Amino acid sequence: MTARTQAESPRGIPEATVARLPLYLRALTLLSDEGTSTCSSEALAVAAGVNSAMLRKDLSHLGSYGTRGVGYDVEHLRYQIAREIGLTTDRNVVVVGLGNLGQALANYAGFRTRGFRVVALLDADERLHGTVVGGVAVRPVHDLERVVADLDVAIGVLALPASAAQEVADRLVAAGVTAILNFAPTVLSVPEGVEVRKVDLSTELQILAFHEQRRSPSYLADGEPVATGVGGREEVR
Amino acid sequence: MTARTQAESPRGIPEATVARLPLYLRALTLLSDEGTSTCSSEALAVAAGVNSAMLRKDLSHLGSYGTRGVGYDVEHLRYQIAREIGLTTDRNVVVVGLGNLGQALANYAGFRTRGFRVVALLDADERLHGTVVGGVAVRPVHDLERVVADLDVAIGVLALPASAAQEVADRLVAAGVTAILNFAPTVLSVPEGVEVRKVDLSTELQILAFHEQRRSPSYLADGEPVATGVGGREEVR
DNA sequence: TAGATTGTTAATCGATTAACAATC
DNA sequence: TAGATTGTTAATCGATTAACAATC
Repeated sequence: MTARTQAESPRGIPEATVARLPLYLRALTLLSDEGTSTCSSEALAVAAGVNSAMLRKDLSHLGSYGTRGVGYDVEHLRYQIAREIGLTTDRNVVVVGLGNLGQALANYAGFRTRGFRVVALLDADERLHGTVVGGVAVRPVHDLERVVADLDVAIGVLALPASAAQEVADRLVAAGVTAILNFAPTVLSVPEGVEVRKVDLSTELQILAFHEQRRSPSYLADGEPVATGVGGREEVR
Repeated sequence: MTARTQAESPRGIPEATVARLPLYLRALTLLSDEGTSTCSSEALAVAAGVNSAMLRKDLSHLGSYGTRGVGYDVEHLRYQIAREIGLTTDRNVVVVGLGNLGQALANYAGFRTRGFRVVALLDADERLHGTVVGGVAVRPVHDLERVVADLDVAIGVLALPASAAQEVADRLVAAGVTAILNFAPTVLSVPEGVEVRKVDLSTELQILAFHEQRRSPSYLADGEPVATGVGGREEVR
């Protein structure tokens, strides 16, 4: 019986490390494009915008892919990280909700080049049905279960009003999807084992507002200016 | 001389707490709309999707706004959090880059209802100049400095290709902007005192891919399927 | 007063960083 | 061999959680 302190399963990679692997991948791609074949942890750390000690620590969770005194082979490390993330196989994505944001996502070229295929678009508004966005026809949300099964969808992207998000998430989960990217400004509850990432645009602006406030001149001069309508309701559309 | 352990200035609120304040604000708005006038930390925590101990700890950084044995007054707490974040005053936002994502952001209703006014849109493509998106006319990026000064812009949103992001960020900073929301998939370097938040769509999908991979059947069966073109270059457009 | 719930303390946990022995 | 740089250990730091005294 070995005591295991960390939340590390056999293949346990800390969550914070996982979140940085894509940054390293991008930095390596950049270096590769520049024709760099070898790089030190220091150089890669700068390119990724992190501390080199952290980078080495992160990479140590994947294995020993560097050479002491030399550094890392750019192509090799890039492949190893891509494999670790699971990008050596393409993944199929369904986007639900084709308002402004959903359309932008459906058109986003960055997904394709990274191994994500938007294979289906769903929207509740029947006026959109049949229209083509980014080369894919919009279908009724009613088709969700069929689409997930037939097109082998691995990831669901929710770009719809907060009021509809939970129901669609439930259906995605029931259909077997275990990864959801949620742009709707609402808390989703999903069963254990389903991974949800949240992108919340107003939250980001609010965090910026907080910091911005702390350095504007008027902040020092106290003041609790009155205002209402703050924190209003919202949709992602 | 008092030793100060935490990275807490007089008004020091931990970064993790700041990032959750917008969630609490939203949850309170929801409760308020339902007609709830008082709530416990437990109820609010559930609505915000966090642990109630963490919620109370977070709120304790702002002050003592609850009543033991009773809970929190929804409206009062909502106001206090809004004030803390700095939402009692509207903030002006410029969006740079009006590709699909930029247009979606310019149209995003959630900003308005939260005290953010998109007052200017800039794009390098002159075919877009003069077109109106979300009620605001697109202007040349050349106007950046004038726009920031004349329209009192507090926050810059970058929705442009990675290759252009650093240059525009530099100009925003030089013009006095201290808060940037960056959708371009690149590391921005900015001087001390400037706050950058990053939203990276492919990174989010990659993190999901990692987790999704760990529970798909084929993962157990080893396998290092070969593939290339992974981690490619990208634009936000 | 008895029950409820906050605000805070202390314990735990995880993530970051510095430092350095291992080794190319 | 001397210089460079990794991978790892140990120290630090910050964030989360449990527990409970304070108090409505």
